[in-house]
Amino acid sequence: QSDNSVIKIIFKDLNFTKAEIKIIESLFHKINVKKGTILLNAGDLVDVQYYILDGCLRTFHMDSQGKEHTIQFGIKDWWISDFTALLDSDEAILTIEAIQDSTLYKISKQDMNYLYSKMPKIDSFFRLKLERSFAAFQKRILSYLSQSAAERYLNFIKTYPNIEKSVKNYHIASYLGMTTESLSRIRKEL
Amino acid sequence: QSDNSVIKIIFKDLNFTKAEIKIIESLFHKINVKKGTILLNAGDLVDVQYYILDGCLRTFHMDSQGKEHTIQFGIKDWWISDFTALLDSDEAILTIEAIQDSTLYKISKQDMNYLYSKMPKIDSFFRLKLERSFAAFQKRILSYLSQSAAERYLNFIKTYPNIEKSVKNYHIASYLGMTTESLSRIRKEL
DNA sequence: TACATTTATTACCATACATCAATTTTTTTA
DNA sequence: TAAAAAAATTGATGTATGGTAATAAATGTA
Repeated sequence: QSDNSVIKIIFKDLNFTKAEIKIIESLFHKINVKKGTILLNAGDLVDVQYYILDGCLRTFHMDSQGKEHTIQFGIKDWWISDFTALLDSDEAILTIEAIQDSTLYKISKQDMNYLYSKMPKIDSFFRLKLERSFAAFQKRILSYLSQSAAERYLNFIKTYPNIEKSVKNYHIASYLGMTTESLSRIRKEL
Repeated sequence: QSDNSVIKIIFKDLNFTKAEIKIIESLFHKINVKKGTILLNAGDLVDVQYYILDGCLRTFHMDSQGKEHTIQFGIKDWWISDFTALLDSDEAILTIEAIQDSTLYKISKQDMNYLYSKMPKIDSFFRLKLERSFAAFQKRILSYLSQSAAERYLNFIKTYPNIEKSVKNYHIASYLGMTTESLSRIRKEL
């Protein structure tokens, strides 16, 4: 009914006291964004991260030649930000773009740190999430090191069937490290 | 004097009670390994992680064509394991190899979980470490997506000058996703 | 629905890097 | 220190994927 339920979605499997729920509720802010919205521009200072309640977003880096490289997609139940810049309270090198209408919960770094300090179970919750990310990153790196463009694509659609449906082919190509033309040729073969 | 000092090295900036130190000491086991030692073979069940007190190691994956892909190097003050397999208590797909004589502290997954449950500050400590890993992985992925082989090499020797000194060129090549011949040609140009 | 814009496809040619094979250099070991 | 083994280099050639440009298809919008 209230945002109470949202907290149970975000922090699945954690149990909070009523007082804790009240604190958490006060620190997360719900926002709706339209497809195409840029939530963060490269060069901006990064102070927040987003929990994705629904929708689809991506982060990408634009290199010196103007080419976009998709670093991360985010769908329901994922978190998104320029985490590297956030960690160092630095300027973003990534752009965050909504590629579908999305509903997000936003929390500032400062508020997040407050939660960590008050509720060790949240610390533990994110440690586990980060361990999963670590594993996913490692698999992705191995994919770049050992697979052909076609193999990477097949691996992607197998691993992230839900993402494939929501994003453009050129987003996928820029995530997999190939041109949109190459991806098109690969798809033709299948 | 005692291992007490080692715990202060491993968990820098954390303060422990005497009782806590005693517990931690009892769960970490010091081992010395010679250059060339394989600490873990692909296919083995993974149950431990290692803190590197001194030396140099790497993890690599051997693909179906027999090619090695270096996933991680580890030097002083890093942790090493097949973390993906460790997380899922699964068979390793990585091999851990000492590329220099090394001194390690070994801890089992079970004991690590015990520490997490008893000492939330250790949870927090690893969350922060994982956040750093997250940032490093992201940079590495961006490097594969946007840089040429020569750029990746220059970036590597700038970022990890200490590692470059301890490892073979073909280790670096397999980390950067190029052949040892290509790396040799790149080095010739400089 | 029709028009405009964005996205995807296709063909042709270019290139960065891989592969193969021989040789040299460095490191290890007896 | 000499022999053996491992690692690095070099040259010739191959190939997967990139770049360019034109067209087609899909999507958004008036």
